[in-house]
Amino acid sequence: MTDTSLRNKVFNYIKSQILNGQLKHGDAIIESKMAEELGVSRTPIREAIQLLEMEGLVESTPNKGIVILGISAQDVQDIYAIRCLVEGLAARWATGRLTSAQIKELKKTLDLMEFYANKDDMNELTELDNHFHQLIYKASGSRILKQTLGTLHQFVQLARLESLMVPHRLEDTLHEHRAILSAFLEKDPTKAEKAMSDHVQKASQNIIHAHRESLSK
Amino acid sequence: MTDTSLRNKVFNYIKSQILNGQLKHGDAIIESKMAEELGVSRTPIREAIQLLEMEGLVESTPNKGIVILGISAQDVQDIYAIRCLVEGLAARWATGRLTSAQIKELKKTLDLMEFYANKDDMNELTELDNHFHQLIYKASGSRILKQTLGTLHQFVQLARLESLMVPHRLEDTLHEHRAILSAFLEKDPTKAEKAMSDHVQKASQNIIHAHRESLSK
DNA sequence: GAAACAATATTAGTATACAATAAGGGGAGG
DNA sequence: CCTCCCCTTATTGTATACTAATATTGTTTC
Repeated sequence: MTDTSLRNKVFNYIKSQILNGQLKHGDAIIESKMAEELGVSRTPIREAIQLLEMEGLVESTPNKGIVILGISAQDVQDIYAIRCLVEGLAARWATGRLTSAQIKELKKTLDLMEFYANKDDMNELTELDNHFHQLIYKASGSRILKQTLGTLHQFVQLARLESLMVPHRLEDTLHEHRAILSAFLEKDPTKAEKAMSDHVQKASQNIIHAHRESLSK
Repeated sequence: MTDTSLRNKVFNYIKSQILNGQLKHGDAIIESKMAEELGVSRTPIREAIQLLEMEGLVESTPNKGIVILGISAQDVQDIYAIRCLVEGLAARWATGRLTSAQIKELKKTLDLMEFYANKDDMNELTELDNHFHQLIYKASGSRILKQTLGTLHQFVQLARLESLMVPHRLEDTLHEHRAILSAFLEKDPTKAEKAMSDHVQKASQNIIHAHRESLSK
């Protein structure tokens, strides 16, 4: 986990800047400038940017330059539509495979979320939400599923943060998470799939609402 | 399209070797060896390998080495399960957005597939099958969908090739493709979604069969 | 004054050299 | 004979130097 390579540090640094909105669509990146800025050579910068390009977060045109693409509002909606389907599948597959340790971990995560909900610590909450979903991806037993959903989930982290700030959405989220967990406990894959799918759909609708709100004011 | 950069050439070279089975799970890659082998420096090799790692096709442990992961039989099954859902969505979204030029292109692709079907040119056929699906991804109007499905579709290219060699599967495929196209022509998104989903599911079942066959002989 | 061409500067692509790290083998001590 | 430690080697990580391509700007000519 302590990925000490400069490449990965740079990668994570730029990625979080993009996903948190500090680097916006259209902003240019110049390898040499960024190298100087971060006090490293061009090599790790180059490598990190290539990885970002592979993820579709930046675009590089040969001998011209690198420009930020980021995640558009449309992308967010698309991601939720896909997650609605695929994350349901993940829940279904996870149902029969969850170990008791993993169940425990899920429970613990939910408890912590309730704790931080009272403190209104949004950053910690999105982190825990992340953890909750990642646990299920992993428990699905499919590395493809884990990879696919992992990427998509990361991409909407900013939208999720905004979403959680809508009144009552946090409580709803907690409630929906509990419903998913209880489906797991009952070992009912169909119920788990539906609970997860519903959860994602509601989150999606909430985000659309939140977006409309922010536009109208 | 003629991506002349060495990095991308190396990337495509190694990737096709993995996806076609010439490089198998567990095989080691050594940057310097491969650099010498291909007559280029380590830099483009390194960069290509990092991209492959991002796609999950190889695994690299810092200061130790790089090993091929590839696509397992389980991965193939998982990918088909996901595609069943998501590719249906792509067809649904594409229905209302397909331009007449794109429709024409789809028709042309199907005609060519029938042409090559008579010649039993499997390589050309998988290429055209690829094109058919990619067109729909693009027409969905969602870059996220295009990216997600594009990757998954590429990963199963070997399985698809094997699948098409099963007697009658080729004709079935053509028939299913026609059904998808006719749903597009009728501008019926629900029908298109179902046609696509059915197509992927049948392909999936066929692959499982083919795999069983090859194990039993 | 406008257009075209040439020179320059900016940028990415590639190669090479050097550093750091981890694994394995050999020698010394028990 | 076994074990532990150091040293060597193999491999990746990082920095830098060099090359090629492109865009821009300034100059010249019509």
